[in-house]
Amino acid sequence: MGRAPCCDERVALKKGPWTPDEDQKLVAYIQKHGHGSWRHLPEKAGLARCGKSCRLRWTNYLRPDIKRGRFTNEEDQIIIQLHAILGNRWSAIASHLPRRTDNEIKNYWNTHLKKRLSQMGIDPVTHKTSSAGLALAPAWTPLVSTQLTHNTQWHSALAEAEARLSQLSAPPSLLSELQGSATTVPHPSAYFMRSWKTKVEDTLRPAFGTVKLEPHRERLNIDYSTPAPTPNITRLQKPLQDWNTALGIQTTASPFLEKYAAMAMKDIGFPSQTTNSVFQSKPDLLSDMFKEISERPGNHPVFGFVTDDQLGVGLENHFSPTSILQGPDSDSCSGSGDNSDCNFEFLHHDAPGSSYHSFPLIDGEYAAEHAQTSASMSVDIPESFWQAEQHAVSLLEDLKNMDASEGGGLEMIVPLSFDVVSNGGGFDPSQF
DNA sequence: AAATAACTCAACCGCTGTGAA
DNA sequence: GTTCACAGCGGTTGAGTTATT
Repeated sequence: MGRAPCCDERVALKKGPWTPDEDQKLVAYIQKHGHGSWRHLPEKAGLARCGKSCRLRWTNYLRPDIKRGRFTNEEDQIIIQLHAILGNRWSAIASHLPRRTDNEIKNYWNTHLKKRLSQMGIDPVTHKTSSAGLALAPAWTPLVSTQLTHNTQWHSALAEAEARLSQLSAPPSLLSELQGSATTVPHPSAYFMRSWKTKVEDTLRPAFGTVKLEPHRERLNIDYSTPAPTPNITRLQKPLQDWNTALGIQTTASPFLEKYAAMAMKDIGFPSQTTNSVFQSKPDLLSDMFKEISERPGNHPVFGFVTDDQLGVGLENHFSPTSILQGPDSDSCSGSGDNSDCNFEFLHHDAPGSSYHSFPLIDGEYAAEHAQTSASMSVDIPESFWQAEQHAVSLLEDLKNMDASEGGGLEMIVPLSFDVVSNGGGFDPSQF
């Protein structure tokens, strides 16, 4: 039995782009009568269109609850992760992105995300980093790699179940479900967090008051309206497109990440946090500025996060084992939609008592612009701070050693992108 | 300024699943 | 059990737009 044509081919029906008048007719009819039978709708609505065409126009474009416009970082992440789990099941993916249509997501994937992954050396089908890839390894890559592929069916079932639930009400996050499903996997990030809570917080408390690590996503909601005492915070700006070349970004291939990323992600509140890539800078390509940082005692390479909707061009919140104690009010380039205003801060760690710097960036024009102000924005950091920081470093060393047998390395701390937030919303060196 | 290439995304095509008759 | 209409889905197209030469 052949399939019957969806529309009567004897009648000349219009195809192609819809006119405003047609849109108006369709909207008016549906608002008044509902769509009912799509097959019969065109005639009733006075449209020389196939019912199927009307349905598509309505569901993909005219429906009042459709969100249009640029996809957010968070949406990007969700799409990529769900695609890794669900494949090209666009409607299932769309069910987790409120007000986005499957068609829009499909288009966005095909025109943006797929390309972006390829450019980063990641197979957009398998979501695995290709052997030749020397580009950024996104933080969402691990989530979809080894651990998840072992549980694909389970995850897929979860996703489907939740997709169904989402038809009825606002669902809990699929990803939180996924993460929850992996709780049997032990992971060093938990160890780190425990260590932080029991040791580092106490150490810092006398100097900072209550100091806690904030998941990255929460920082976005932190109220910085209380101005921090000046001149302790330096906010520098950088044309972000220079960062990749300046830093010589290289892939961080980490067995640890492969194994534990999903759990680590849970710690930082994934998927709401916007950090989505991690890299390890290649020391011999670093600028002098970053060499200084990476060659400091402990010899820790510089780690950082890349974020934003133009993956790979934004740099956010560098951190290394010693820079995790970055002062509060460190800035973010996420959420603004304008990456050109990404700010950047770093703790300098040459010696106890040294200064808190925001480093001028590599761009010559920029450096010149800020050469005068940067000198005046240093503040003295007392010994106690560096002691606390050293304490944190030692904990991280423990962490590193603990996982050496599992093929891990210092990369393991990568998902732990936290900020130190002290009471009052400001980093006040006078409190020392 | 013009030609061309690249990109975007609305719309279409054809298939599958579902449920009613 | 079969037929059929219909909704929904994913793949693909191509007109329009934007970027590049």
